[in-house]
Amino acid sequence: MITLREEIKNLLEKAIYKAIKDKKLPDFDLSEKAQEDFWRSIIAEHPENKDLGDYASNVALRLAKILHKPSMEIAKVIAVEISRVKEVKKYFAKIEAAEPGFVNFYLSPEYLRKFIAEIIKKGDKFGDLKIGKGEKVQLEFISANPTGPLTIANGRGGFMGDVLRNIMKTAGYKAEAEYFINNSRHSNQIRELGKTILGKGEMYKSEYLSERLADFKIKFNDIEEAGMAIADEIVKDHKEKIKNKFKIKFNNWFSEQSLYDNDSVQKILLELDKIGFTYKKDGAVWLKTSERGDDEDRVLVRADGEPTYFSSDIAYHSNKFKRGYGKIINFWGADHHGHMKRLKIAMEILGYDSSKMEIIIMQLVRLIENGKEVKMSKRMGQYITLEELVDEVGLDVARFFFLMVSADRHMDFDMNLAKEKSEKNPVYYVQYACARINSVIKKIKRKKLKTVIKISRREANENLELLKHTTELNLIKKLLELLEIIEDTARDFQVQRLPQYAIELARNFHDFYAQCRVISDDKELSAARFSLILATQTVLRKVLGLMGVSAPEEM
RNA sequence: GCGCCUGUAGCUCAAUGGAUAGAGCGUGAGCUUGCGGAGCUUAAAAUCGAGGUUCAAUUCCUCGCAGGCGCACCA
Repeated sequence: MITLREEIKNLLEKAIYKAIKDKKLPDFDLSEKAQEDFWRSIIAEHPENKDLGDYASNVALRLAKILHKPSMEIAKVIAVEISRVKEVKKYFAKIEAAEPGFVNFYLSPEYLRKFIAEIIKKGDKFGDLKIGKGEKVQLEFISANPTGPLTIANGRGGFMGDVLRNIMKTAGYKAEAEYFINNSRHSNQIRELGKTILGKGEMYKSEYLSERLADFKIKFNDIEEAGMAIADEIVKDHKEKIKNKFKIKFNNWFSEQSLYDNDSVQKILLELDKIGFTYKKDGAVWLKTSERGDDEDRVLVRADGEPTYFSSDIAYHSNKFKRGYGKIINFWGADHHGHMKRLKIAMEILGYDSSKMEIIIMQLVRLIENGKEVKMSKRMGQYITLEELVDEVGLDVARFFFLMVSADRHMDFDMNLAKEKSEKNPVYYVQYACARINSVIKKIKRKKLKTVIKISRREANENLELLKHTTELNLIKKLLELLEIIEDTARDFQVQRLPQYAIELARNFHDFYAQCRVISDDKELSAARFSLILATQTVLRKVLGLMGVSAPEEM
């Protein structure tokens, strides 16, 4: 399924070359590369002002310099020329030039109406694209340290990762979610965890840890064994919450320790040594990352003989590359950003294409209540856990709120608004649209308005022509936009587009609902509007489904 | 000190280099003998500052100012 934006670009290209051939526009001479860049810079977007059309293209503005002609003149020629292309009538009622040189496209109502039947027919498959072409992509997220409860920062990455995986799948990628379990017995954190348990340290002392510990009858003598056993227990707890409480799906759980058990780490260290990128200093083994632009070299093996986290991360990521993913997407907290450069350098040293690796850095989250930051948890005496937050505001709200904000922005989670179970809360605003639609559908079915249902099922759907109210057409346009939302998000990973879109869609629906009655004496019109709300329901469910937010039938 | 991220309406956030910068909350004014008023309409209200690139800058570049994060033989 090709989006209309792409179609517009194709039509523009066709029209422009035709115009050049007919000498209505001067010819231009660009290298193949320059032409490619040129077409990439051409956009077909939705103008903010609806009077300016449904799509607008900047093509004439871009051509002005190349053709040495005023952009408005070019726009006029293109508008005339493109209107003559045969397929154009299928989509547009009008195409015209506008100052300072935009080409504006107005969708035809017929084209819009046809989509209603298509949406209903496709059902939850509507929105599925093929742009991924089945390419394998991997997303790794959360990967929390098994030393304490899952945090709200884990939640931000977890929900974003989960949703991006859904989107990549819908866009036609073969997307897998993986969780990296930080359970290496060689790590300091496992030792510190063991020490904490045995009362020989208190780095990870917490209410949470005491709770896990209560389940253990045996006494540990060995620090490492104690650390490993409790880490396992914590991982189990994380897994269970992730699956059942936060509804985040993973395809694989990858154990860090397994990289030691099968000698992957040792092999990587040997390989790096063989390439000549390591050296010994002060009893430690170093990787010459500074030769590839890092500020300094990094330690691979500590003086005590234990490999660092950097080593196992190199082993882990080269393992990912060997599995043949076209894209390797990682969600990391802002406190890890320093690690990004050296990991990419290490991958390059090993000969992998580090541009396939996308690391999304998430800035920190603060909880704000009554204008103040809430830091302390009532129960745990430490930071508020993700579980507490979800218990407090509900999963739908938690997911929606985390998704609303772009990853690279510091996020203030508004507890007051989140806890507001009313029209004030944007989540309920969207869900209310679902409930309203469901209520009307139920009413139509209960009243046995069989004629309405029957008419709405007609293949020809000539009754859809009755949909001509502005709010009806605007709603259809918004339904269509889902395809672009999915396409864009699969390309740039900006998942905040989804909640934004869901709000806009709900708004268009509520607007329609306030203006147009679905059930009326006019059976034909009722049937047409019935089709429209069925299509709206499909799209609402789809977008909420992608976000992992429920679409309630009643509230 | 160095590196990364961020400064948009009173608050929380949007805005693939485009035309009049959008939402929600809050504030003001309205709308219903009918499908769920948890709705709709409407008003006031914003790009941190100074330069630069561009036909066009919230967006790109430089320099300030402010906030967050990082700068381990921790993970």
